Amino acid sequence: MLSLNLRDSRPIYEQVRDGLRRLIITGAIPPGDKLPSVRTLAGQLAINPNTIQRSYEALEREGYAYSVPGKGSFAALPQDVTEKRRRELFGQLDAVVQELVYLGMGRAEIAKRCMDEGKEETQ
Amino acid sequence: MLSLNLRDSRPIYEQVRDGLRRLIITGAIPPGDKLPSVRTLAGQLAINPNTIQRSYEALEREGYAYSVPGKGSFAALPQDVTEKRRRELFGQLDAVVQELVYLGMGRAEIAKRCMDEGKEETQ
DNA sequence: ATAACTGTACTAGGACATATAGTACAATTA
DNA sequence: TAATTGTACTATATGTCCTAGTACAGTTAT
Repeated sequence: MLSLNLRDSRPIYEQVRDGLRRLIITGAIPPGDKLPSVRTLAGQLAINPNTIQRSYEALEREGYAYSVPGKGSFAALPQDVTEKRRRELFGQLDAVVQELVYLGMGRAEIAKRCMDEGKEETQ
Repeated sequence: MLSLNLRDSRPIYEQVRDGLRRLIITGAIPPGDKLPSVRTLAGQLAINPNTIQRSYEALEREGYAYSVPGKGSFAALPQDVTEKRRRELFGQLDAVVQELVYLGMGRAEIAKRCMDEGKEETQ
């Protein structure tokens, strides 16, 4: 499921956060489902529980998860995702498109890729 | 031109790197033009020259700039940008689109935004 | 030729983020 | 009751980031 690169420059808690977010948006973890407990996931990844907790706090700030003391942490509904997160995504999209255009890719090609994504994974 | 947030969590050398890359892809710094010298830019931004050098090294690894000892650093041609950088952009594009779709945005809307970008900047 | 610039490469040190280890407590579940 | 859950601390080690200073070779301007 989750893969870690301990020699990667990115902090572990960010890798875990992004990995869990990806599991959610791909449907691997449906909304409402329980996420692994802090200690369980820490054991599986062989890292400290505090690091996992930090990842969960970050996911909660984005609106992708919510935690209940004594019960566990769960995947939230797409509607609960923060507006701040959406603005971040739009900003990232614009920046990436602008750079791809500078590199010579046509806007039509980029738009086509946005439509066809999921059909063909290659290239 | 370049703006820095010293209280931002992102390292200064990354902010400078991204800022210069943006100046290049927006055409503010045309290909072949000279970038500010390490010491000059460091003086303008009131930071250490070593930090600027680190930003230039990063830009050079991406293919956005090249440096000549004694002469200076210059903006490269779009053709010289690394294939690695292009793959990074495609990966970022796919991830952003996938997340936006999960949040309920239609692929057609996303594609339209890719096409119209630059016309309307608002929202 | 001299002086001033350029990129580049070091050393050293401080400040800060990251990750670990350990402990503890209240709420929930078996 | 016992085990699990999220959460909150303290303390420590490590690495990154940034600064400061110095130095050297190549280029440019005077």
